[in-house]
Amino acid sequence: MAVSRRDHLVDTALEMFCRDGFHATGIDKILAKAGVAKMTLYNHFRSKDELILAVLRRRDERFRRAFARTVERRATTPRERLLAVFDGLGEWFAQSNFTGCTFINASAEYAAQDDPIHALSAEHKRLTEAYIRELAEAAEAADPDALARSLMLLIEGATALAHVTGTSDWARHARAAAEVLIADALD
Amino acid sequence: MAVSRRDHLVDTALEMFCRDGFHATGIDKILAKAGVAKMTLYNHFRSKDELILAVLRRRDERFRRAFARTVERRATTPRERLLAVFDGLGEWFAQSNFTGCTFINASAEYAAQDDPIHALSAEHKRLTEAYIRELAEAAEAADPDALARSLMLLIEGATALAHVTGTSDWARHARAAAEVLIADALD
DNA sequence: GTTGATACAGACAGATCGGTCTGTTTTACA
DNA sequence: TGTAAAACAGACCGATCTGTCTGTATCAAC
Repeated sequence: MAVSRRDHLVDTALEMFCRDGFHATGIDKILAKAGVAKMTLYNHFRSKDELILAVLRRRDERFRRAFARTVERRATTPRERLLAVFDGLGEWFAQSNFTGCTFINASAEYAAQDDPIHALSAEHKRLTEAYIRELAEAAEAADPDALARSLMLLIEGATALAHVTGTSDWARHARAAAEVLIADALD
Repeated sequence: MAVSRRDHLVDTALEMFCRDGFHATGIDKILAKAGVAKMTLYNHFRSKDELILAVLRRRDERFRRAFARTVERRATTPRERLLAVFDGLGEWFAQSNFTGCTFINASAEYAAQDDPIHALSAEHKRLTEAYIRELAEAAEAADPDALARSLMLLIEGATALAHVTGTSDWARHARAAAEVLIADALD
């Protein structure tokens, strides 16, 4: 068994939840696609919500790792890396299976702030912001917190607009705005 | 009858869809809350999706009208109006029933670009951007299209982050970034 | 007062939902 | 090779889903 049944289930669910949404994706469909028995799912997870949480945790780990890798491969100087963030976004948006930010989507379906799914989505944003802040600190911004917040606004705005309007151009627009904000914060 | 059954139905559905999401809100619950018979709904709308489209059209009209009113009441000079956008966002985010942008949420649940619900959401963003562009033109920006796109990124980013993270502070952060971008675009 | 449109209540259909349970087969390991 | 855990298939549960249909009540216009 190359990959455990649990991992296989999470991967299958991840793909389907991202493509079709959480409520619209039934347990039975996931099981059929994964080729897994129902009791196997409920042996590993107490409920559908627990499966969703496992999916989001995996998505968070993979996304942030891939994000950091892309940024660090594309550029070396701290300032270039802050801009490389937006080149990475452009590639992401252009992928045929791009369906926006999974965590923004999850918060849309689980709107209550105290819902564990919503709370996990908020945590993902905090961690993403923390990474941007590291880049801002490395670039020796006068106020790295403020710069990180500004860039987060551009990142999330570009992601939301790319999904809703269906064009990846928002990554370039965000990059242009980021240049102005970075220049203001560093010079 | 103060308000037509159809309007009453749309208003009730609007509230419930925004609070609980589209898939999670069943037809029967809407009917029970509105006190309307099932056949009355299906007399006015061919399907749930048609009701959702009617809800989104109403939301779009009301939102953009209220948005413009708020901006134009808060400030008079074109430049001040561009900034007043973010003060208006702050008030919106702080409302107890704030659940993010209904159109971003709708696109999350109806992810296919050619879905009429998704297409209507995209249209809402185009119309919002057009309004911001009018403000940018009035402020005599050198490139009003570019300024409008930059401010749209901040607006949508702030809205998404305010909903996911549950804090209205993002309106202030976006305003601060907007000041830099506006200064760069006008001076 | 009759007529026609509209809305009412609520049964009904067929599908699907999340979740439980049983009994069998496969798998991994000692 | 024997054993115990894990995964299998699939029936089953009650609830809910969207959408249809019937028959009655309300109401305004003529």
